[in-house]
Order: sequence, then C-alpha cells, then structure tokens
Amino acid sequence: MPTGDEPAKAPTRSKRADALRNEQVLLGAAAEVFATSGVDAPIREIAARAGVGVGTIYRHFPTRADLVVAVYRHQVEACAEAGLTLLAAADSPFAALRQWVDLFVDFLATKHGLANALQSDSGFDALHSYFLDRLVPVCSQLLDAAAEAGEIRPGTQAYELMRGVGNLCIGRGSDPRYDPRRLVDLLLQGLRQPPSP
Amino acid sequence: MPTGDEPAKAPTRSKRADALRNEQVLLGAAAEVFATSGVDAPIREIAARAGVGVGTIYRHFPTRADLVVAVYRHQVEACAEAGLTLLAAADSPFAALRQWVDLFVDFLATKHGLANALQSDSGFDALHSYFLDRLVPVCSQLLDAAAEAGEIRPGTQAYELMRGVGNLCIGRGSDPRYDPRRLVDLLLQGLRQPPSP
Amino acid sequence: MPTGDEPAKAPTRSKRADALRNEQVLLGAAAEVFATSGVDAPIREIAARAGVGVGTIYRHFPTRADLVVAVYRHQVEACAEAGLTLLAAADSPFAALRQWVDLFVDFLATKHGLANALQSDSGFDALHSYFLDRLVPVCSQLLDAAAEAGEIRPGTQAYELMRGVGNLCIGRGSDPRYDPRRLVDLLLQGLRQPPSP
Amino acid sequence: MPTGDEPAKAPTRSKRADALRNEQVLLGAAAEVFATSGVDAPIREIAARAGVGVGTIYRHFPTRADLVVAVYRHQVEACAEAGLTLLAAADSPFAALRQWVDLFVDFLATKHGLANALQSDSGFDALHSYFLDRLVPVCSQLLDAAAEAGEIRPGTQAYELMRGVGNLCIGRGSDPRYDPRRLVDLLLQGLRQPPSP
DNA sequence: CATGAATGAGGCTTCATTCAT
DNA sequence: CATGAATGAAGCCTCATTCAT
Repeated sequence: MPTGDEPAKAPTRSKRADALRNEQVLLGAAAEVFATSGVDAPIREIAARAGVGVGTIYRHFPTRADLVVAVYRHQVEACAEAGLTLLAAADSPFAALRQWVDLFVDFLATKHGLANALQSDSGFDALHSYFLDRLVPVCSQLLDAAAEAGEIRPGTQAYELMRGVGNLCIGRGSDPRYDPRRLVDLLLQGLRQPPSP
Repeated sequence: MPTGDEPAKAPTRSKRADALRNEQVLLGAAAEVFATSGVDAPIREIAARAGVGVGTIYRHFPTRADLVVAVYRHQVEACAEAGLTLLAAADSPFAALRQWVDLFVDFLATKHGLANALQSDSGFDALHSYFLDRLVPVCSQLLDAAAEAGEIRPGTQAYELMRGVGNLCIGRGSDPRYDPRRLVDLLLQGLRQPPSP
Repeated sequence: MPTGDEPAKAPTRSKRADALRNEQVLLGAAAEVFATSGVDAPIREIAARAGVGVGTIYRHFPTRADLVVAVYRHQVEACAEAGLTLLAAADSPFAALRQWVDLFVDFLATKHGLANALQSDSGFDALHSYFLDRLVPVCSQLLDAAAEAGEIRPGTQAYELMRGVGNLCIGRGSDPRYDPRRLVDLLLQGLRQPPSP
Repeated sequence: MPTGDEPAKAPTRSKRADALRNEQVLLGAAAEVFATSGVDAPIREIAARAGVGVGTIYRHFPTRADLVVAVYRHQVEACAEAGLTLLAAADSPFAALRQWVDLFVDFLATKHGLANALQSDSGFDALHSYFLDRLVPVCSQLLDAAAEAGEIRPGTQAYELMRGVGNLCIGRGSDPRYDPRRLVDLLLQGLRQPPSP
C-alpha cells in the first residue's frame, strides 16, 4: 500500500514507521466507521474497513475507549487551544464564547453518534472524562471572562454548559427540522438574561 | 390454565378482562424495570418481574417500542392535556409554556434512559414518533400564543424545542453538577431575547 | 425423537418432561464429548453432539462446572454409597477399602480426562470440591476401620489418598504399559507396612 | 542489529557465541516464567521477560516442547546420572531407589505444572518422551538391582513407576493436606510386599 | 539474525425471537 | 392463550504463529 510519493529507494529504518502508518490507517477507518455506525460499531467492522485483523486493533488500542479517544484527540486539542486564541482575538468575551461553542458544535455535529458516546453512562467513561477534562477549563475561562465583562449573568457552570451543548448535538441529522445550532444559540442568549423574570 | 369455575360457554367477556388485567401487570413490571435498568432492559427481566413468560409479552407488544409507548402513554396524554389547561389558567402564555415544559422535564427526568430512547436513531422510532406527534402540537400552540403575546421572539419551531428539551434531559443523574432544569430554563430565557445581537 | 415405547396418545403434561429429556440428551452428549476430548471441550462441540444450540446448554448449566458435576453426579453418588455397603459386606475392612478404591479407579479410568479435571488448579473448583466432599468422608470411614482392625498403619489421611489415587488415574490409556490399577494396588500395599524400615 | 565494530569478514565465531548467550538468556527467562505461570504460559510472556521478540524464541525453539525440554535438560541429565552414583554409594539397592525417586520428586515438585506437562496427552509429546527415554533406563536399573537383592517384589516396570511418581506430583501445593512425598513413599513401601494378600 | 506487528482461528457468552407443548 | 425452552447470530477477546522490515 505504498503511497507512491515516497522514493522507493530509502525505506531506511521502517518498522516503527510502518506501525505508525498503520495506526493512522486504523484511526482513519475508525473515524469513518464511528461516523457511520456510531462508536459502538463492532471492532470487526473497523478492522475490516482498515484492512487489518482484529488483533491489530487490540494491539494498538487495548480498550475501545482508547480508540475513541485517539480518534478524536486531535480535534479536541485543537478545540481547546482555539478557546484561548478566540478569547484574545474576539470583539468581546461573549463573542469569543459564542464562537468557541460554535466550534465545538461543528466538531460534534459532524461525528455521528459522538455526542451520544459522551454520555457518562454510555460505557465510555474514559471518553467522557477526556473531553470534559480538556474542555471544561477552557469553557470556564470564557464564561468567567464574559461574566466579569458583565455580558452574561453569573452562576452558570462550565461543566453543565458543556454537557448541555453536547446533549443538544445528539441526534443531529435525523430530521432536517432539528438543528442543534439554533438551540445552542438560544441557550447562549439565555445567559444574557438576568437570572429570572 | 383456566380455573374451571367459569362457565365455559361465555368466556369471552371474562377472558378479555383477564387479558386486560394481564396487560396491566405487564405494564407495571415494565415501568419498574425501565426505571431501574433503562428501556433497553432484557425482555426476560420484564417477563420475570411480571411473573409471565416472554411469549406473553411478545403477544401483547410485538415490538419493544410498542411496550415502551404503552408504558408511558398515560403520562404523555396527561402531559398533552395539561398544555391546554395551563394555557387557560396561567398568568401569561409564556408562563404557561414554562410550566408545561417543566412538566415534561419532570416526566423525562424521572424515567431513567427514556430521554435517550427518544432519539430517533435509537431504534425506537415508534416511541420517538408517538411522543412528538402527541406533544409537538401542544407545544406549538403554547409557543404561538407566547409569540402572539409578544413575550418571545418568533421563529422557533415546537419540534425543535421539544427535541432540545428532551436532549437536555439525557444523562440526568449521572453527575450532580448537571441539572437539565437549569439548562432548559436558560433555553426558555433565550426565547425572550430579540433574535440576535 | 420419540423413543417409540411410549403410547403416542398420552403426551399429557409434557413441557417439563420435554426439558428433562433434553437434559438427559445433553448429559449424554457431554459425557461422550468429555470422554473423547476432555472436560475442556468447546461448548459448541457438546451442543453439536447433542443436536442443540449452545444457548440450551447455558440454560441448563450456567457454568461448565455445573455441567461436569451433573454428568458425573450419579456415579459419584453410587460410589459413595457403595463404600458403606462394602464395609458391611467385605471380609475385612481392608478388603472393603481395596474394593472401594477399585470401584473409584474403574470410574475414573473410563472417563478420559476426568482425573485431570479433578485437579484443583484446573479451573473446575466446583468439580474438585464436589468429588472430594462426597468421597473423602467415605474413604475416611474405610481407612479408620482398617486402621482400627490393625490391617494398615495409621496416619494416612483420606484426602491425600483420594487425591493420590485420582492422580494415578491421570493419563490412563495413553500407553498400554501404564495401568493405574497396578500402582494403586502398590499404594494400598504400602499402607500395610509399618511406618518406615 | 550488528554493532558494526566487529570485522564483517569473520563473524562466524562471535555470532555463535552471541547466539549461545542469547539462548541462555532465553532459557533463564523461560525457567522463571514456567515456575510462575506453568509451562503453558504465553510465549509473549517469556519473550518479554527475556527482553527478546517472540520470533527469536521460535527461531531457537520451534515448538514449545523444544523449549521445555531445553529448560529442564540439565536437571534431567543430572537426575539420570545420579541414579548410577546412588546405586554405587547407597547401603542397599532399595535405599538407592528410594533416594533417587526422592530426587525426582524434588525436581518435579518445584516446577509448577511440569508434572502435568509430562502427561503424554498434554500436547508435549517431545517432553514426555525425553523425560522417559532418559530416566526409565536408570529407574529400570535400580529396580532390577533391588529385585535381585530380594528387597522388592519383582514385576514392576520402570515406565509405570516413573509415570506413577510423576502423576503423584501433579497438583502439589494446591492444598497443604496433599504431599506427594508421602504417597510416593507408600508406593515404594508397596513394592516391598509380597505380590498379593 | 532479531524484531514485534499483523493475522485470524477459536472459545466464550448474551439475548431477541420463535414455536412446540 | 400462556409458557419458557431452544435457537443461533453477534460481539468480545486472547494468543500461537508467520513474515515484512
């Protein structure tokens, strides 16, 4: 399965390079299968799609959660980092928050079933934990900044907001009438209101 | 297993009564098991709790969705009817909407896993449809009234709102920091804002 | 699969009878497979031989040990009971012991791999326990009687003797030069000697 | 992975030395793992302990039996040789036999699972053969000498005795009440009796 | 030669669903 | 009509063994 754009002359010290490439293939296949059949898809299906045996998957990712985390790690990291960038660049803390949440929704919205798997009771505790450990602090910073700037009412916890946004992204695409973005926007608008009427 | 002390000539009426009673037992057992183990609980568990064979369940409820719908039908009906009552009784259309949504959240929040099962891709299409068919019109009426009264911005669809509220109820109880009610409230507050900043 | 010797007219209250018959078929098949491939044989193989699905076996015998114990229970019981009979009937306590041990050897010797499975570290703790719980007391009685009659040296424990005899029966049949009976006899002869020369 | 500081011209001798050293490391690791997890331990475990790849083990020892035999060869040889020594040195042929058997029991008793693996049906035919080929002749000599001296009854075959002793050593350590040595002693005492009562 | 990544057979177990009794 | 026994597909996971690097 040579990509063709490498000189065949210098395979040098492969071995590890080989395994690494394989891992990439695996992650790609897993991403596709997750998108299609959800993160609960049979390991066999992923193995088949990647053109490897099941053992290969178990070698690289002993548990399913390991695989899921690996599949989404890059994007989660990018999302986390974007939070800080946005806070520095946006017109206002609230605008930053909104843009950042949009980013998160974009991410979840394109991964069929990922939002579901984020549920803590879905058996993917590691996934749930990873996402929240990584993103809650960022969200918290954005929320605090917006609150300090007086743009939103205080008192909302980042953990709750993240889970709420995640939940709203569940089942996107099943019906064109349902667009999580509109609801997330409503949620953020709600933050601007004084505590209660 | 007829007891023999009924006239064999006219079992019709009593048989029906029997079957009905049986169905009630079934529904009760299913409700308990759903509450404990979620709506995905093994059929056997429900049969055992009801003290009947699995065949009996299949006879009465050919698909699992049929059973789930039957279990929650009363409460869905009550919720639907409450919408009209509230609209008539509340201080304002928006107050009615809010109270009604609270009712719906109360309902979902106490049924472990029900909100999850409402997802259209969860394999319980019948359940999903039933809930929405029955409640969306009510919600729509409440939304329209509030919009007409100028209490909320126009443009939000009842279908979307209902699904959003349902989604927010997923996973309640897994972490004390997550309370769907607060987020639902935020959502409703968001409706009061002008379309966008 | 009617046996033909039952009047086809009176299937009366079957159901349980059916299941019972099935259990017998299962036990028969398991006995054969155990004899052929040892007690570690794949469940599938037993199911196939019995002409049933694997689920049927799991229903009747949730764990493999349950199955093994069930397969041999009758014979273990018979063996245990024979101990008392022999003690009463034999010429001397030692003769009774010898005959009883012969019985036990006969039993083990015809079950390929059973002696192996009796090893406590073979993962069939339940089997190991069952055999010993049932037979050690009997053996103990026989040993005591022989010791009291002065026919054997005192001090040998029934547990140890039973395990020794069991061990000697391992691997019978693999080589015609090995006959556990001769060694067991040697063991019993050894009991007649004074403690040490 | 040649280090490069050896002359490429004459690697023969040093390569062999290398390979030998490697084999020693392997045998050491295997011995440890066998002691810990039995001779059925996963090849990987041995490879890991030796710090080599599994392929290396397969190269040196194509089958598992080859490895096991290699691991115990030294001790088996020593045991075999001890037979002759003892016969010359002991007070009587029977005393020599007894001491020699003790040696064998000591050997087996300290190797977790080795006695089990000696079973001819355990899939380690080579192991079984090696042990018996090497030790049966020795045992035979001792038996014959004792028989000639009139210390034991004639007629017992060395093959049978060796296997019997081996079998008695199976499962040692699983229960403090079971000590193979006592039973082996009984067996030897049995040899001193006249053929039958 | 050594490495260890990849393969895939093989065993296990759970349940939804059917159907004889 | 009710029962629950039987079925068997489906997923899971663990190594022994091969072979490209």
